Amino acid sequence: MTVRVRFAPSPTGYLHIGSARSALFNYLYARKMGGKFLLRIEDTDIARSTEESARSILEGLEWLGLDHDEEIVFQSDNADKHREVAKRLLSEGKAYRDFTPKEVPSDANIKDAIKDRARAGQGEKNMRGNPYRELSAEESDSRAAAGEPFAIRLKVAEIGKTSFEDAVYGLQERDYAETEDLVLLRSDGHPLYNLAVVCDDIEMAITDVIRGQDHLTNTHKQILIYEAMGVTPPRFAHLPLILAPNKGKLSKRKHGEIVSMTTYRDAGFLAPAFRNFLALLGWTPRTPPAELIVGDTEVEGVLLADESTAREGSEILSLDEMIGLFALEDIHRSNAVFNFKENDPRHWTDDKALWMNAEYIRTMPLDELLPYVKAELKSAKLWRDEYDNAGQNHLRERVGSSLPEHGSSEWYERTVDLIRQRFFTLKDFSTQGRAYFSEDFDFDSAAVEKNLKKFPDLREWLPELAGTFEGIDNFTEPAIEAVVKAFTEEKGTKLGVIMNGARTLLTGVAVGPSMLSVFETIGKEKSILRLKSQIAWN
RNA sequence: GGCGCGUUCGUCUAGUGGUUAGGACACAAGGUUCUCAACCUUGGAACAGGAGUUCAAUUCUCCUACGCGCUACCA
Repeated sequence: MTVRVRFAPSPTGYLHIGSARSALFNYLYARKMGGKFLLRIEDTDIARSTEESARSILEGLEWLGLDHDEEIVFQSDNADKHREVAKRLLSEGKAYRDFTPKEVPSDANIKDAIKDRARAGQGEKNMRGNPYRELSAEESDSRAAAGEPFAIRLKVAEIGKTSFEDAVYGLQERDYAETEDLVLLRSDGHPLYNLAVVCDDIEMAITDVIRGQDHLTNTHKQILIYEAMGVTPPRFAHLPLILAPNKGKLSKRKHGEIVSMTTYRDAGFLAPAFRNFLALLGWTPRTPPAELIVGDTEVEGVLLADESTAREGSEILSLDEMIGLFALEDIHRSNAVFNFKENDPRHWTDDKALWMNAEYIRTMPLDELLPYVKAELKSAKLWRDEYDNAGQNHLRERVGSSLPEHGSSEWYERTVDLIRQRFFTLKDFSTQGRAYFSEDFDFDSAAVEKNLKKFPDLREWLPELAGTFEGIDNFTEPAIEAVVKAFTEEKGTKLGVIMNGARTLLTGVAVGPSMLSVFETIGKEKSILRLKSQIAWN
């Protein structure tokens, strides 16, 4: 039987980081098994569901590259079927009508209400104590016919237990005595979550349910429903939760945007990088490609395999690699902390995610990065159509020292390649790297202080250096280097003073690539202009 | 309260009845005859506690503590 899994979010907010990981694991499993990855929007809570959040969830999934198969199922479309099932179970005597008047939920603090009630009924609560459980069919029917409102509850057997083999947590058992006669259908005819999920999973022919560990107890309830319906339950795999730094729940209310997938997209994360990070939160591939180690070869004494092949242990995994390595058995059982520091711009989200994003930016094939940078520059209004090489088909790796024309597509690609080395997010291309694409950039005051004002002579020297640049015909690194070195000697100062001063004037910031390549990249004309400019000094 | 699940460096984690308990991120130090958040090198940093089994326990068993989840006519 081919594997069919589903991701089933309820549209009550944006895509939560934990949900995103559930989706990812479902996706990986489906692709690994050659199965289908389906999507179902659980919008049965009319009060809280919004179309907007459904859209935002879809957007998040799309951003992560988790494309689904088949049509999206909207749970609310199936409400009639759910009701029918409830009625069928009722007629088969597997469920019963509960005429207890509906309690008005003190919706302010429903969680507290639950806790209070639980504490109050401290002793052993009788889950089979519902007075309507054993009501005769005749009386039940006539009261219903008389128009008395009722909920439909599943009639859980007195003795026994539910059990299932969880792919992650192993054998799970729960005594019936721990499970209430759960409500299937509300007194207003509204089907409830557990019923809806079971019906839809059956309808969609789901073979494996992969979801958060917070559903562990629901699973027992759902198995009861499967059994009542006479359907074999699917396999289950529960995932550990993702926690906040204080090991508490990672909630949108408390932690805000940090838990939303759109935050990462908007902050300049690369989807492949974030996906990679997410996958490793709660999963480790079993022994990464060790077989890649070739040549066990001798060379007497030296038994080390060739280091260059020792890719083993790398945490950078492409989607295909993840799919290839994925196995439910390798998912962890303990929760993982998503680490971040509020109010710390350098550690605003998990350090490892940030590092991974930087790693992707500087190591991924340039061709793959370019479109992302283009989008970023566009949204920052820094994009110029000349950067696009679409259809031009020029030689990227041009031999020789002749420089691409400033502003050309070739120049653009070289520039991106140069500056990406120390960027963390796509945003950096339009902020830190702004000076490469625009004349309108800011000067970092700390950089000005440290590299310019500390050496007042630079106010004269740098424009003077600009003058010497005029004489360079072939404005390339070797030529520039010779000129700058000579200039430095003439002034009897250190190279660093000149270079860092120039860096500040040319780029506005204190960090960046080698200054020679910066000169070359910015180009002769602009370099001269910027060196002569006095605005940074004020 | 009940039921369930969990516990290896700050974080993500590897691992085994006998290991110098490994890696990654972060952090620190040094290097890189121009900076740096990049790169290179080095360093500090963990088996929650207690009993038991065993020649030997981080690993197996039990207990405790702590954390998390669920406990709704929400999903």
